[in-house]
This record gives sequence, structure tokens and C-alpha cells, in this order.
Amino acid sequence: MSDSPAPPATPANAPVRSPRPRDAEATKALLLRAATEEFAEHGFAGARIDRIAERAGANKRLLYVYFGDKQALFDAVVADQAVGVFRAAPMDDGDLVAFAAARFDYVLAHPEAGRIAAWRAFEQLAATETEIANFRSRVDAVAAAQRAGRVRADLPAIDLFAIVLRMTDSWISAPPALRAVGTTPPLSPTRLREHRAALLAAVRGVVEPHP
Amino acid sequence: MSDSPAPPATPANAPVRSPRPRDAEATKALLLRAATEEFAEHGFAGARIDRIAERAGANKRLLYVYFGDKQALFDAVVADQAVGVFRAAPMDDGDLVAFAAARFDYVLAHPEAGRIAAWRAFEQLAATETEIANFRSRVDAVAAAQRAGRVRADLPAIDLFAIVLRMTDSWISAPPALRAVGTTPPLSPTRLREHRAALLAAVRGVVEPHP
DNA sequence: GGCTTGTATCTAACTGGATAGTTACAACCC
DNA sequence: GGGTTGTAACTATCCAGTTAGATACAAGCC
Repeated sequence: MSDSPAPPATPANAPVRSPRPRDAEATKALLLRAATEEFAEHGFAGARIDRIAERAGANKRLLYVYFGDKQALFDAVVADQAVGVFRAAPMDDGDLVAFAAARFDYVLAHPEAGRIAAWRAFEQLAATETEIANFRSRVDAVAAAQRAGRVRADLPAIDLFAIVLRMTDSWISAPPALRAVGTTPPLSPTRLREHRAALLAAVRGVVEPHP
Repeated sequence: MSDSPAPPATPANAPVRSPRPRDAEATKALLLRAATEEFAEHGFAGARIDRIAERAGANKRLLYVYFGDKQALFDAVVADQAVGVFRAAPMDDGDLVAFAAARFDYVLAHPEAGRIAAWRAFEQLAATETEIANFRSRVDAVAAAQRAGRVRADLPAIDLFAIVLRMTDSWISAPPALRAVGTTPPLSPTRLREHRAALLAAVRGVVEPHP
């Protein structure tokens, strides 16, 4: 015990206490990212504040400083993810097939976005004005396409949109048991391409004008 | 077990703090029913054991005696609800339109069934053999209908089924914000009939044989 | 019938650990 | 100094699961 460096309480040689670089924006972003993963995996009730702080490598306190409480943090995550999905899947000219393709690709590349959206839909919280406005613009675009004869016009635009929206999630959010029915390897790229093609063909069947 | 015609008289008489009649089966059924409601509303993590016992007017302990723990209770609820949906929405001859109609009607009349199924799909638990077998029988029926020329055969049966399954939920599990886009009164019977018709027309567009 | 005993059903109160949120304070930078 | 950013320790509450025991009921025995 005499020849050992005998590290005292002072962290002379131990940089374990790597003092986080004082960067509020970076820390906030780290916390939001960690919260996104945690909420995506476990939902609101299942998510743990301590795990989020740990994931972010930040202190729990900062979470409350920057976001408020757990609910406010969840809302921030939801809003953030909604921006991403909304941008990634535009609906130019009410083209529902292109919309479905873009949304499918985005949610496949960002599974947490799909899960957050789904979990959000299941909490019985009131919709925000922003959310409603986003959806309304999409439904309006579909209605315009109907008037232009590019989309079948004998069904309400909002129903067409709601149906196609759900179709887009058909594989990503399918019951695990249904996915288990398919090929033994869970998710080969080939299989995924096949489903993507089937999805788009199905959407075409829904939206193409009917006699 | 959903076909128990014995006690159709619902025990809605008096959940007062009177000594519970000693009837194990009735208590068990009451607990299962209460758990179904609680899990449907709040999901697994959000559900509270104490609330379930209170809803059932039974003691918390009985829940552990009859079902095991929270997870086992959830599994029991899921299995029970799955039986109901499976029976209510058969798929004779791979008729996906009739399947969609029956499933839509059933889930509309039993919202908790749809919510339980959705919560179940969100937990990343492994699928049971029963679940897989149920889905496989449906997919096989679709494949048979394809061979018989009643359903378009240029898309994989499993994809067709997954897509139609999700379409069925398109209104029931639509984001609240999307539902808010529609008419101001949230859910009129007329609007519901309209959506049902649109859903079935859309399913027809998906499954009808293509040249 | 009355009494005992055994078992299934039910209850109130408790526990140990987890968890959201807080306080007190230190370090940094202007 | 003073505002900002960070950390550790703390608290009050909640909650799944348990303990210990009470009560109804039926079978067995007299």
C-alpha cells in the first residue's frame, strides 16, 4: 500500500468525471435524441426519466431545466418527429402513391418516427392545431387531385387519406405473429422490396379512378 | 372464453363494500373484464393493478392468485380478446372484403379489442404459436382465393392480408388530429357509414384481380 | 341437529424497490 | 459578481407483489 499511487478522493488521474463541455444546445439535442429512443421503445408510461438521462450521458436535472416535465418532453419528441415525417413524405398534387412510397421509406429508415407517431395516436390527448393543420393540408391536396380527375372521386378525400396512411404502416406495424408467418429470416431486403412493391400496387388499386 | 351464455345478467347491480359472494369463476371473470378495460385504456405500462382490482370490486390479492402477475394477466387479456376478434371476423374463401367488413364492425362495437391488439403489437414480446397459426390460416385462405382467381394473384398473399388488416383499422386508430379534420361533430353514425363504405370500396380496389 | 376440521375464497395492511421531480451546490465563463 | 451549465444526493410518492389472517362453506363425525 506504500508503493501504490493511492489515488485519493481527488480525481487527479481519473478523468471519469469528464466535465461535459458546456454546450446547452448540444446537451439539449442529446437529451431529445435519447428521449426519442426511450419513448419509441417503451411508450410514455413505460419510458424512464433516469434511463433517458443515462442514454444521453447527461444529468437528469438538465432534462427538467430544458423541457419541463415528462409530458412536456414527450410532446417535444412528438413534435420533433412529426416535422421529420411531414417533410420526408410530402404530397405534391395529391399523389397518394408517391406519398405512400416516401412515407414507407422514411419510416423504414427511422423506425422510431413510426413508433412515436403510433404511440402518440394511442394516448388520448387532444390534437394540437399544428397537427390538425398538417393533416388538413394533405386532405385538401387529395380533394384537389380528385377534382382534377387524378384520384377516384367517389370516396371522401379524408377517408382515402386515412386508408392510405394506414396502408403505409401495414408491414412496419404488423403484429409480430403475422410477420412470423412469412419467411423464416425475419426481414431480408428482398422481402422488403417485395412488400414495398405490393404496397404501392395496392395503393394504386385504391386511388385509381373508378368507372 | 367468450361463449359463456350462463351469466348474461351483468353484475352491474351493486359493487358496494358488501362481502363478496364467494364465487371464484365470477370473480375471475370480473377481474379479467376490469383488466381488459384498464389495459385497453392505458396499455401495459400505464395500467395499474390497484385500479384493476378496484374496477372489479375485488381484492388485489385475488388477481395474483388467479392470474399470476401483471404480465400473465395481460397475456390472458390478449388471448381472450384475440379469440373474440378471430371468431367475429372469419375469412371464408379468402373473401377479404367480407373480412374487412366483419372486423370493422366488431372492433367498432368492441373498441377495447382493437386497442388491446394494438398495445400487444407494440410490446416487443415474441409471438405465440397460437397467434402465428391463426394468422397463417388466414394467409393460406387468401392464397387459395388467389389460385381460384377470386383475388388478384400478382401480389404475395401475406402482403395483401397485412395491408387489408391495417386498412380495417384506418379510421378506428387514425391519429386524433386527422379525425379532427373532418366534420365538427366527432363521430356521427352517418359519417361512420360513409367511412365503412369507403373502406370496403378501397379493399375491393386492392383485391380485385388485375389484368 | 350441533360440533370440529379442512379448504377455497376473500381481505386489510404492509414492504421493498422504483421513479418523477427537487434541492443544494460546484464549475465555468462573461 | 452574476448568470449559465453542470452534478450528486435527496425526498415524497407510487406501485407491484406479499404477509398474515379472516370468513364462508362443505364434509365428517357424534
